[in-house]
Amino acid sequence: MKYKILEKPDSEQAYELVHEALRKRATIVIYACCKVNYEGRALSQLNWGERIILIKPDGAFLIHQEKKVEPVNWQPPKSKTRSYLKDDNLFLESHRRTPKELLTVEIRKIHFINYANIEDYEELEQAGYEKDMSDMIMEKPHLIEEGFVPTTREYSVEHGFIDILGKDKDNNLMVLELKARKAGVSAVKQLRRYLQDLENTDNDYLKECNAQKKKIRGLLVAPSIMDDAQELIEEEGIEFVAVEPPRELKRDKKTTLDAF
Amino acid sequence: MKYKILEKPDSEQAYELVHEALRKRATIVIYACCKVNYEGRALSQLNWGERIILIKPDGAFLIHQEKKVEPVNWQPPKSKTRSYLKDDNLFLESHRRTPKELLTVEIRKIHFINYANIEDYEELEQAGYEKDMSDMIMEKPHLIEEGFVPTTREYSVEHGFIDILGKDKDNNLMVLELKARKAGVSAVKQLRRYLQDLENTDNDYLKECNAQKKKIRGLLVAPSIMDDAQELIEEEGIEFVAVEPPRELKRDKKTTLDAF
DNA sequence: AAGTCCATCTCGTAT
DNA sequence: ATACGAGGTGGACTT
Repeated sequence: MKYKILEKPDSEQAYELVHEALRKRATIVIYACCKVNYEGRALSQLNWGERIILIKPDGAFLIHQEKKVEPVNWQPPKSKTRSYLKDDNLFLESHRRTPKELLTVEIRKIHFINYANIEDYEELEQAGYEKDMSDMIMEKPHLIEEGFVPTTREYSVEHGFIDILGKDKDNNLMVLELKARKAGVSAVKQLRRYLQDLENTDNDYLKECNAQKKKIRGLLVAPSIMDDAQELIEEEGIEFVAVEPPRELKRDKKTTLDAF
Repeated sequence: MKYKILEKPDSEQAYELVHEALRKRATIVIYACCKVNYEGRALSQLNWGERIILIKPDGAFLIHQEKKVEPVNWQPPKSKTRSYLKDDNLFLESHRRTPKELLTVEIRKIHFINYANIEDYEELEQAGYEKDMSDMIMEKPHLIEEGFVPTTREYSVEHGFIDILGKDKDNNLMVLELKARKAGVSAVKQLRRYLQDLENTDNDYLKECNAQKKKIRGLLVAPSIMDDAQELIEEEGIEFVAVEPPRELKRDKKTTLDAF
């Protein structure tokens, strides 16, 4: 594993190290006083101050101030980094083609530069999202109600996609809008638009409903609902079904399954 | 300026340094092999691997893998960080109250730990956003067309806010939807909803239009428009006006003004 | 504290 | 390459 760190290097030493690191596709950490210019989708400049610079082997380039989660300036993965010396200062440039974006960092006083070929072969395992909810409901439709049979996922309508379409035990059409977190008014409006879309557009579901004189039921499925959204669904004749998103990590699930 | 760096410390040395850094409200950078658990709005776990950990004095806590702009795990500003030793490993915990979220990092092999009181008194100066466009149009309404008079900004309707309301030279009502980047179908749909909202709701603008037999004109204002959005606009009788977002930094603007 | 909307959103995914 | 939607969106602002 290649790993180097330099404290208080001069510009030339720093340049050499950065050059070496970029060639080796290493991850670079720099703590230094710098000045930043960005031009691309927007335009920005940041005057002299100390920041932490992170350059990743995938081309991602981050500049962090001592506040906030978000970097003050950045470039996305696949950007090309180059370094050069000018006026005895180290410059770093990160360039992106489409859209055309250029980040330029002038570096004055360097506290340290580190580079390393990071060894990390793990990916984040996560749960608790809308997709997990959707998977769970497709697997266990009785969570919605007895007799519910889901038929279609991501059904395209004018204003978006209906998360799950299905039928109840009486063959009424059910339109499910899923939210992994507390549902607000916007979720109800979204569902209402989808219902309008279904009713206003020519489609097989609508034809079948009309032919069989069945209803179209709108269901908002979420762990909980805000008060104003609750009021709105009552006005709109939409139903609310409380369902918690699954909080089971894939790894745990696999272990559970392996147990059988 | 306080600044310390330790290479390959053992767990106890690392614990001491982190403790000191947290007490001094310093910014901490750690490059180490770690394992991460998160529970809160969602749930995640990340197995052993090398990462870069950043802890900021405002409480922000970031864990970066060697890919992507976004941290693999994080906590927002105002989170509380604490550290402890267990089974001869260093643990870092970052805790948030509302919503309740806990990030736990177990650290095994540390390549280096650095802390420093970062000196940075500059804020990012930027331009090229929707708000800048809005400001510019309020100042120079002729950019939209001769005789345009803007009256209201951020006018609230059912599905959101109309960016700018105004009148043309013939006293027709104008509804402007601004986009700082290339406008897509979603922008047209948004504007269409706002127009419907205006027409379906009881409001003074509508009354005046009806009384004076004036039209309501919908205008999408953006630097450019996508092909499918252009088609939709023509169907809907909405107009498109090409306006570039201003690309002038406040600092530059001041200088320009000072020149007079 | 909670809601709303913009963002150099980023990131995945389907087209 | 482009389009579209989700996100532990973050962050600024309003209520």
